[in-house]
Amino acid sequence: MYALVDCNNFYVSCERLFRPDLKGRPVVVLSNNDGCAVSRSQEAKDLGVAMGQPWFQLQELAKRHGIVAFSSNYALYADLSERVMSVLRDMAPRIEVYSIDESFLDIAGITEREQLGRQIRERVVRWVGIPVCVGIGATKTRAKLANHIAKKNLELAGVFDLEALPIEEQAAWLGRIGVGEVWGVGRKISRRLEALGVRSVADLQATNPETIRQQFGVTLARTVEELRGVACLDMEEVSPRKKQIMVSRSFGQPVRLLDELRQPLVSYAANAGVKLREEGSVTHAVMVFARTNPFRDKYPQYSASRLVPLVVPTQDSRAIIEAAVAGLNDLYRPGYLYQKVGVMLCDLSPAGVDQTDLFAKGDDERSQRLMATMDGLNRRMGRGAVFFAGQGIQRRWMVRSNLKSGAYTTKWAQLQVAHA
DNA sequence: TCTGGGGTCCTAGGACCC
DNA sequence: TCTGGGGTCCTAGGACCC
Repeated sequence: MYALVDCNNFYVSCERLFRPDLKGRPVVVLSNNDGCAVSRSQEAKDLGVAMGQPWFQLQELAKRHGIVAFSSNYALYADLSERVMSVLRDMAPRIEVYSIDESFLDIAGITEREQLGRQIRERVVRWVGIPVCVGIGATKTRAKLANHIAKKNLELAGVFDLEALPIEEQAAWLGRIGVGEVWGVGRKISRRLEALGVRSVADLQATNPETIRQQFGVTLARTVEELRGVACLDMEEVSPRKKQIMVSRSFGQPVRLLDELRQPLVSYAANAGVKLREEGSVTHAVMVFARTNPFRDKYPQYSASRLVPLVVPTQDSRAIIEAAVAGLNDLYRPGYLYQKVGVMLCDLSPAGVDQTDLFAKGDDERSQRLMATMDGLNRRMGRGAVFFAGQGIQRRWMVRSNLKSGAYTTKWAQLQVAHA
């Protein structure tokens, strides 16, 4: 038996925690570059603000209704997420942190399930200040659905146990929910299903998994099994080792010259190195890509990538930067307005157990000490305390982030002040 | 003017081998 | 007219998730 605990409008809830005056008002949090709305308060949803809608399209609506927008403040959200999860950790024997704002709890053997759900809600809102909903089901997929129902039906007060109901009542709920709400059914698949007359969750549950497997593949067949109460997905308490690491950003303004592309690329490559060392992995290959803005289709378009294999697997940022720059030099073509570059570390393996070639040595001790020192300084003194010269000092390509709130919980200087 | 940034898994099809 | 068959490995691309 699983409980899925999901924070309500998580990023917006984080912002409101420090701006209680925004309660009851339409609020959105924007993606990088203040591009799209990625989190919306209920009031903003009610005004018709869609998930992922470009902010520039919302200007009019925002002015008319006084929508308040924030740039993303990931340091704040990550910190509050950690606090929510640590409360949850004390309330169930096993927990899988599934994303920044949701966790699965294994609640096998607990009889007072709904009561536990209510306790979770109360404790998280009291101790951290973030509202959550709890969905309970026999499988992860059913718990997800139960959570969806808890969110959409205010009379349930945020907790819904699908398994506590008799079959006919379950069927009534599932018959009213569109098939696209099922975890693992996206836009494309739901359109294909609807064309076959499978419209509601109940419809999908009633289909033969074998037929689904033939027409849609094993993934959706598993989803149907899960809907029927046959658990195919287990708890993953320890997150599996990453298979790839990507760092990329869109620019605040388009960039034309190779030199200007190189600076952000070096930054991303260095950040990828930090993530790689946090994972305790080494990389065998570096992929670089660059592209123009596909939305500006009146300008010439270009998109290219290069995979640069490394003779010696490494976790040294300098080697990653070198490979990335070599790839960029190779793929760069003049005459385009570039909007984005990125670095991907592919083909990762655990550090220290590598089969290297007889004559090639892995990172030597000096390299490891240098990287550890850099990471340590940046951890203690703040990101960017030390960096590579190639990252540049005047960063014209920096992303836009004009509406960002303070680092209320992670920087002494920006602590919230309470007035007596 | 202005359209996010990560990830995972699965499948199809080509290259290559015997 | 007729042009093997089966296996593996790799890559690209699609679909999904948050």
